[in-house]
Amino acid sequence: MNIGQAARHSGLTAKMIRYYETIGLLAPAGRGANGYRRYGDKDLHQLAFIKRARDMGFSLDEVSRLLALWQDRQRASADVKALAEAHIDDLERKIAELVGLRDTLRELVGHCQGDERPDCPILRGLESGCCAGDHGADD
Amino acid sequence: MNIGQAARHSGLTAKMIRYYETIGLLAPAGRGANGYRRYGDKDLHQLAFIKRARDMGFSLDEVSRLLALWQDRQRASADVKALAEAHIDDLERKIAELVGLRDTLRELVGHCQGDERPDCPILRGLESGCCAGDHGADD
DNA sequence: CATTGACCTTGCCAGGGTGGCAAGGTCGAG
DNA sequence: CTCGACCTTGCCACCCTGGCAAGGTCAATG
Repeated sequence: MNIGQAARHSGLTAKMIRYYETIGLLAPAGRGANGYRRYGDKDLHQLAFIKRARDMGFSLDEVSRLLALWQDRQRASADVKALAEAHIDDLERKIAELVGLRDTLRELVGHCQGDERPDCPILRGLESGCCAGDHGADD
Repeated sequence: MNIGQAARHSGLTAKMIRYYETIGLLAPAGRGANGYRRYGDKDLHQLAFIKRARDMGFSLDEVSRLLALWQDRQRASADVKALAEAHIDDLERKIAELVGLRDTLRELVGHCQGDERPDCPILRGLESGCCAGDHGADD
């Protein structure tokens, strides 16, 4: 199976697969006589794993560690759990940050008439920082 | 006032200010006889505006439009409001996506013993996609 | 057999937004 | 004069993906 088929089966793109290979996330694929990369069932399985891990929001670095654990038959599930929990914490932080931003912005928007006149509390808020208090949203 | 002072006053870095100038977000600053950029009160005001808009999560492109509206005395507040509301929608989408990821992950983590044994529902979930259903979290 | 079109290969450039580092000019104080 | 702090420009890095180019390969047509 060539890279195009592997891509369609896994949901990744050929570009991503090649990239993952160059950065060492994937072991170099076997090559046919023509130089094309060849993928077998085991490879497809791994690509699908990566795709799902990416869809769950894990960074490539985290995916790399997940892959290592996945392939380690001696792994402790606690290690996987720790990785996942750390990621959940990341997500929580980001969510809290975005919610803070949204609420601040909603507050400003709620005070704005939204008509054809130039007066606008949103701009005033950005100007003076009066309404946009500290919600710790400094990335 | 040189760029360093302007940076400290606005909360931006000198690097950012120069970058904003190169991409046209800021008009080229005036220069002293030595070639150093010079910033006045009006410039500081603008830099602070940008800083706050960035802190609110607006992209540089959105900041650019906000700046234009800010400086347009004929603006309609409706335009500002529309921009802000679009940004709120963006935030809502991102929040929903992250919450979906978090919940899926929490579900998996909740089933994982987290001990020294290798058996791990998290990895099984990533392997087969059994627990990570469609929560529309495909960016 | 020749051509076509789909596929593969590698490599480079782009983005957004910031940090880092280099090599040089300039200022003010010791 | 010298030293350190500051300024200047320019390039490279990150993360991850897309796009485009120039070329090789394959299978199926005419």
